[in-house]
Amino acid sequence: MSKCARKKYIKTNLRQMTMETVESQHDGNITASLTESKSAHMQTQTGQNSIPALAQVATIAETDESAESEGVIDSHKRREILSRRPSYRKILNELSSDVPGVPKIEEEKSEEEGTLPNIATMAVPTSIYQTSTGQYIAIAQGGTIQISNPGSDGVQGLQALTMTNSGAPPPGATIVQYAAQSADGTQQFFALGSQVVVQAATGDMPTYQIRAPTAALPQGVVMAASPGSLHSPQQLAEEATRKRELRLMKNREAAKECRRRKKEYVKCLESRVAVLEVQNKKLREELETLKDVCSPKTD
DNA sequence: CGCATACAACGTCACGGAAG
DNA sequence: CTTCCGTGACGTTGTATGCG
Repeated sequence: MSKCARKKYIKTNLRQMTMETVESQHDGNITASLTESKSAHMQTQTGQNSIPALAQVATIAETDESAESEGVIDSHKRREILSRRPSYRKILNELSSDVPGVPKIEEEKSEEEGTLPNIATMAVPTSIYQTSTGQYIAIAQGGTIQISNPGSDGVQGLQALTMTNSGAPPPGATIVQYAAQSADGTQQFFALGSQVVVQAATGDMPTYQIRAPTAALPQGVVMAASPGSLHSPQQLAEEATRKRELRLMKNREAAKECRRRKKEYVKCLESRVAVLEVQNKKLREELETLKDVCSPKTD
C-alpha cells in the first residue's frame, strides 16, 4: 500500500471508529455510549490526546493490511464497514418520531436563525457574483442584495441592502441604501428604470453595473470579473479562483451549520438520556412496589 | 503576572452520498 | 458522470482557568 493510500486508509478507519460510537448512541445504551463518544470527541479535538487514538488506528490498519493481502475482506463487507451514517438531521428526526418530547430539526429554522446576526434577513441567494476586488454580491429572490468581503468571517461579512423609494436621486430611480454602519455614513445606489447604476461613496469601492431583470438574464449583474466568455488562460485562472472562493465560502457556512446541528443533536440525546433515566427509575420503583404487594409476608 | 493546559469555535480539506 | 451538500478530521486561534 502506498504512503498516500495508507494515510487515507487510516483516516477512514478513524472515521469509522467515531461513527461507531455515535451509532451506538442511536440504538441501545445511550447513557454509556454518550460519555464514551464525548471523551472520544475530546480526544480528537485536542492534538495531544488524539495521538493514542491514531496509534490505535494505525494498529488496526496494520492488521487489516495483512488481512487485505490475503484477500479476506471482500468488497461488499468493506463497503458496508465504510458506509456513512445518516446526517444529524435525519437521526434526530428519527429520534423525534420515537420520543414525542424530543424536538425535531426543521429544514429551515427561522426563529433560531433569527438569533444569529444578519442571518435573519438573509434570503436564499438566486445569484452570487464576485467583484474584481473579491467581494461577493448575492441577490436574493426578494430583491435583497448582500455584499460579503472575502476576508470577513462568513455570514458576519454579509451586509444587507434595503430597497427604498425616495426623492433625491434621479426620478423613477430606486435607492438601494447601504444598511451597514460605517464611519463614512451610508452609501446609496441608484436604480434608473431598466438599468441600475451603483455609485460608490468611497474611492476603493468597486464599481458595479447592475442590469434590470430580463428574460434572458434575470437579475444579472455585469461586472469586471463576470464569468462570461473566458478565453485567455488568465481568465480561466480567475474563473477557477472565483469558483474556489465560492466553494470555500459555501463550505464555511455548511461547516457552521453542521456544527450547529451536531450540538443540537447531542443536546437532544442528552435530554433523551435524562427522560429515560427518570422513566427507568419510575419503573424500578413500581416494580419494587408490586413485589412488596404480591409477595406473601412470612413471619 | 506569566505560563501551561483545556476547551470551543472556526476554516479548510477530503470524502461519500444524493440529485440532476 | 458531474455537481453540490453534509460531515469527519485536522490544524489554528482565542479565551478561560489553574498553578507556581
